[in-house]
Amino acid sequence: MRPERTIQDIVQEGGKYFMPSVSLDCVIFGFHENELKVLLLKMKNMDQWALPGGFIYKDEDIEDAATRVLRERTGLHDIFLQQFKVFGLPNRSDKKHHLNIMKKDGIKVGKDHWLIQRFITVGFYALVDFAVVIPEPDMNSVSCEWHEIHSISELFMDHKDILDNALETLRLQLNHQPIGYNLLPQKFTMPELQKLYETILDKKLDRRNFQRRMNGFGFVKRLKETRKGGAHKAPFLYNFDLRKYKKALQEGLQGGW
Amino acid sequence: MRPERTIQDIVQEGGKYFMPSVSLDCVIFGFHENELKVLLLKMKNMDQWALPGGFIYKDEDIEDAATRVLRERTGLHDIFLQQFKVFGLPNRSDKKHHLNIMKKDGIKVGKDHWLIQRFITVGFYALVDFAVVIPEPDMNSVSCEWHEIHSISELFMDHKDILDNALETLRLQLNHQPIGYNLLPQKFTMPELQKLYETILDKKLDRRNFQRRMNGFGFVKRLKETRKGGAHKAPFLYNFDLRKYKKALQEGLQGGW
DNA sequence: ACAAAAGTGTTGTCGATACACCCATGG
DNA sequence: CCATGGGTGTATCGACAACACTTTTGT
Repeated sequence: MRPERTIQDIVQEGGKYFMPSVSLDCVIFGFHENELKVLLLKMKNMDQWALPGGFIYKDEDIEDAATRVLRERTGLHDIFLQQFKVFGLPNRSDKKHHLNIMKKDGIKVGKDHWLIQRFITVGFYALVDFAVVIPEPDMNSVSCEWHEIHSISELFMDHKDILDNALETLRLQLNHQPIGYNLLPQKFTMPELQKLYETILDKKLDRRNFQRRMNGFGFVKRLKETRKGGAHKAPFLYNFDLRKYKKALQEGLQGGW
Repeated sequence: MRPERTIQDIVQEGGKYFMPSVSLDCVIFGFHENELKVLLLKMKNMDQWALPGGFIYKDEDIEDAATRVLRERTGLHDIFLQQFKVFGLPNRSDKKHHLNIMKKDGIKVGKDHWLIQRFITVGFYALVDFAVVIPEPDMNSVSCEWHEIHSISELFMDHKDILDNALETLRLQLNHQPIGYNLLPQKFTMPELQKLYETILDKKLDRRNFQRRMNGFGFVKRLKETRKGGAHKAPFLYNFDLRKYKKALQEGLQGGW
């Protein structure tokens, strides 16, 4: 375990234990009420939202650092995450802005301070079960909330660009990564799975053909229970046969959508 | 243009103008005599081969830095390149080894020297037309040569891992990136294109079905010339209709292989 | 003339699409 | 009881795999 740090400690001493010039940002996807959502932080003293992110300890693997950030924001330990791109434009960070934040927090820093150097950031996307996440803001933010993916228009720095890239990656990897498994609860209904696919692909699919195809793959198992409570006919619940699912993904699910 | 540097200047002064802790490495693919090849550097004072790589100037975009490295090793200006992964294990660089190299070159450095800090590296892959490349070693190497992809067993540091990842990425992106266009000369034959696909996918394809499918896509155009010189029947030459090719790739070429 | 490589054609099968119909449930 | 959503069945079409045959060229 890494020690808890205060914001003052990080600003003043972070240069000693964090890697210089490298950060990471996480696009955390969740699925709830038939909508794809992303976990965002409302920043202190600002009217902007940002992706959860962090720095990397000098002796820490980058993936471990991402896992740590994920754990801190969601409370979850075992999370599916995947690095997808480095964002490294020289002017991507707004140095004036950083200085302002620190001023407001009453922290004075020199021009060669580690936090106002150029930073590149490694983008990760993570897939979580919405229901079990307990969102927790970090030191720089006042709240941590889910946002519907299509209602996000502007974010801190280049974070909107990072988000768009994550979504695009998700789309491309839909046939190669266990996306359904990680975004849905253990038990789910066919219409839910379909909605997930439709949201990610941003297109409508035929209900019956979708079901036939999914069943044809052989990695979903229908249970004897149904999802009660909703109006209309109660749909059956399914779960994934993880063995078969992963095996099928290795080859990539055949055919387009 | 960036200035030419001596190795001494880089070792002693590099910390001033390069980003700390971040490097890049390029997997440069070429296709020749029906074989997929990679451009490697034979390192000075060592029995190992390495991927071409470099550092990033403090005010330089990472993609530009990669382009610069590519230009220096191949002589080419317009190169297709794509970032594919960050390699960031804490122990990936061998500090002792770096110290040794510098010693052999008669350079003394302290323990806090910028070159023996932990480095993460951004992996790029590049696709070039084999015929027009003029391989050029860098300051740390004695030669720069093409190596057949399957005959490479061990490389410097984690470069073999980087190479394997690049190849895997190439495979996954075969239906989404203009891989044929960039690896083949302007004019090429169907059997050549097929061999390229077979090499990347590592499986045999049916000659006739391959041709029908390629023609069906509509982005290859058969010319009236044939490839003379070889034995047996002369195959027709083709070229890409870049407009249609890119359009088709946007959707992704349908169907698996 | 023969071997080897390239061009062209045909057929069967399987999977995706586009439908229509039946069942269950809440208002 | 009816609107709505969910489950199941079927016909059609197209794409791909598997195959055979013809054409060209060098030796």
